[in-house]
Amino acid sequence: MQKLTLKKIAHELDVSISTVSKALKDSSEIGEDTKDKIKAFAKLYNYRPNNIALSLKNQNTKTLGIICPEIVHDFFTTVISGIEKVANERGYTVIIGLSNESFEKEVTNMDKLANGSIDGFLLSVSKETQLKKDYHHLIETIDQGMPIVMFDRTVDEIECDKVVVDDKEGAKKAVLKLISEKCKNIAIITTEDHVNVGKLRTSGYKEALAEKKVPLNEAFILRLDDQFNDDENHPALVKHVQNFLAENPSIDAIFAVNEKYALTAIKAARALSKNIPNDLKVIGFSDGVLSKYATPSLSTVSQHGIELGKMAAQLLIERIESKEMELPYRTEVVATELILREST
Amino acid sequence: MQKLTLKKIAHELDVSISTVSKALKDSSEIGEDTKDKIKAFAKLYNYRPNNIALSLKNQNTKTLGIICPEIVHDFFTTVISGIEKVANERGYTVIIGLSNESFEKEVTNMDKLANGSIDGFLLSVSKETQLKKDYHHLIETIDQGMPIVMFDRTVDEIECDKVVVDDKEGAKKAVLKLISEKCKNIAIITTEDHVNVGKLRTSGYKEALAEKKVPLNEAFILRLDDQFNDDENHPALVKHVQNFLAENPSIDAIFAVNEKYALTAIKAARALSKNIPNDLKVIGFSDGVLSKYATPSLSTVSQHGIELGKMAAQLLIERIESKEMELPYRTEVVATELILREST
DNA sequence: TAGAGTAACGAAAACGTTGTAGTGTTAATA
DNA sequence: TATTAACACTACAACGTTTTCGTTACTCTA
Repeated sequence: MQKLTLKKIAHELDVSISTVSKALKDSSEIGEDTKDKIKAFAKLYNYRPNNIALSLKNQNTKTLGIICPEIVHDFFTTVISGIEKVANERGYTVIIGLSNESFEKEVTNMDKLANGSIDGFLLSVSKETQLKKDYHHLIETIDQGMPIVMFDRTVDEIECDKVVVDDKEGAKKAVLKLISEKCKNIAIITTEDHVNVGKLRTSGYKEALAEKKVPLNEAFILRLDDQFNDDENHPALVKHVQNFLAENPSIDAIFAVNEKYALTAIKAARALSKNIPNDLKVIGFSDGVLSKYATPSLSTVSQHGIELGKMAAQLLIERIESKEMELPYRTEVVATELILREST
Repeated sequence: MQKLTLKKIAHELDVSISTVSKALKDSSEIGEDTKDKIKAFAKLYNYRPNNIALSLKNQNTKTLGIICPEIVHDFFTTVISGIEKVANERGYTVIIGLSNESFEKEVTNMDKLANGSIDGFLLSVSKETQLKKDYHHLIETIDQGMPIVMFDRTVDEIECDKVVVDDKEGAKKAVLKLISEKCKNIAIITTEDHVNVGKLRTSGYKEALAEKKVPLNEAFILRLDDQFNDDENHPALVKHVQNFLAENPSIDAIFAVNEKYALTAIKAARALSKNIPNDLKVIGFSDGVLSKYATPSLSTVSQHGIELGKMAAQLLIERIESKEMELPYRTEVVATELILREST
C-alpha cells in the first residue's frame, strides 16, 4: 500500500480534496457526518500529511541543519544531543552534515542544505576554514536570509548569533587551581595557534600565570601539530610527549587543552614512572567519557556541551520564528566548570 | 536579498519560467543567446534550485533517515560516520533522529520522518523497543513502501535488510585468546539478556569455554543492570565490580561486552592492587577512543563501525534506487577483529 | 505560394497541501 | 413573495520545479 494522500481519500470517499483537508483539521465548515466519515477513514489507513508538500507551501521546513567538523568526538556529540533535545521539543528535526575538517565539504554541505531543506544553520567551522579565512559561503548564506548560529568554533569576522565556551576563563581556572596546589612548574599541551580554541585556552594559561606572578617558561609550552590528531598516530604522540617530559623533569603539573592530550600526558608520565597525582598533576579540557573512565580519572574543565547545544538551538529557533527582522545578534557564553577527580 | 527562484529570473529577464528552466539545463530548445543571458544571470545571483520543490516533484528526497538510540557513544558515531560517507558520495543527505533508548521517541521520530522527508531508514532499535517487542511502527513503515535497513540492534521478527556484527564470533575469538594465554578462570561482565548484543556476546563466551572444555562457572558471569549505564553512576559501578572481583579472587581474566565495562574492571582491579595484565588480563568489545587512550590501553574486539555504516548505507541506497520491487532482503555480517594491546 | 519543416519559445499539468473565495441549497425573515 | 442568512461543500491559486505538448514565426522546397 503506497502513501495515502488527500487526493486519494477524496477520490475514495467522493468528496473534494478541500473537504478532506478541512475535515481533518476539524473545520466548522464541514458537516459532522462528513467529518466523522473522513476522520475515520484517515485514521484507519493511517493518513499523515506529506511534510515536503507542507514545507513547500509554508516556506519552512521545521528542520535545523547542523554542520560540524566531526562526530567521533565526545564534545560535538554532546552538543548535538543538546541541540536535538530542544529542537525536538519545539517540533524541529535535525539534519547533520559533517565537514571532516575540510573547507570544501563544509561548503558543499551547506550549499546542499541551504536550498530549501532547512530553516537555519547551527555551525562549527572546520579547521581548514579557520586557516583559509575564506568565509564567502557564510556571507552568502546569511545574505540569502538563512540564519546561522555558530557554536564553539566561531569566526569573529562574521556577524551572527554565537554560542561559545569561555575557553580562556576555563583554562585560567584550571591553571589557578594547579598554582594553588603548590605546583611550581606548570606545563601546557596545546594546539597550534590557528585553532581558535587552542589559542584561547593558551591565553587563559598565560593569564593565570601572570596573575599569580609565576614566570612564564616558553619551554613548558608544547604545541602539537594537527597530524597528531589522527588516532592512528597515538603511539607517536605518546613518544613525543614522553620526550617533552623527560627533557623538562621539573614539570610538576600539566594543563592539556583537550582530553586526548591529557590522557596522552598521563600515559607518557606513567612510562617515566611518575606517579599521578603525586609527582605530576594533570587537568584536561572537555568533560567526556575519556575523562570519566580513565584510570586515574581525569580532572577536567567541563564545557557543558549539552547546555551549549541547547542554547544554540534556542537562539536559532528564536531567530527563525521571530517576525521582526531586526532582532540584534547575540553572543552567549556558556560557563565552564572545573571538575576535580583523581588526577589532581 | 531573498532566495532566487525560476519565476523571479523569468520575470526579471522577460521570458517564461519554462524557458529559464530549460536554459539552465542547457536544453537545445532554447537559443544560444537566450541561454547565455539566463545562465549569466543565474550565476551572478547564485541561483540554486529549491530542494523541496524538487523532492515534491520527483517524489524522492535524496535523504536518508538514521534512527539510533544515542549518539554520545563511540560505536554509533563511527557507524554514522560510515553512513554519512557513502551517503554523501552517492548524493544523499542524512537526517538523524535520536531515540534515547525510548520506544516512544523512536516511534514519534520515525513518524515524523516517514511522511515524505526521507527515502529510507537506517535503524538501530532502542532497548525499550527490544523489551516491549512492539514493532507495529516498523511494520507500518515497511508496508507503506518505505525501506528500512537495520544495523547492529536488529529484530529477528521483522523482514528487511540488516547489517550486523558477528557478536558471537567476536566474543568467542576473544575468550579463546584468553584461554590460549593460559587463563584458567575467565569471567565475563555483560548486560542483562534482553539486550540482544549482550546475549550474543555471552553465548560466544560460553561457546569458547565449551569448545576448549573449560567448565562454565556461573559465579563468573556478572550481569549488570541497565541503571549502571548512566555515566553518573560510574562510581557505584566500580564498587560493584570491585566486590565481584574481591569475592572471586581466582579470576585471572575478564571479557567485558563493552568498553566501559572493561575500563571499569580495570579500575576495580587497580583498587584491589592487581596488576594488569600480569594478574588479570582484560579484553573489551568495541574499538573506540576509550580503548585506545586508556592506560593500559585496552585489548578489544573491533566492530568496524565505519564498515558497518558504509554497508548499511549501501544496502539502503541500492534498495531505494532499484526499480525491480522484488529485490530479496539481505543480511550482511561485518567481521570483527581482535585487537591486542597492553591489557593482555 | 501553398505546404512542410524547424527554431525558439510559452502554457499548463503535476507533485500534496492549505486557505480564500466562491456555489448551491435550504430555511428563516421582512 | 422576495431577500437574506446559514450551511455544506467545491474550485482554485499558490509554493518551485520539470516536462510534455502546444504555438508562433520563420525558412525552405516544389
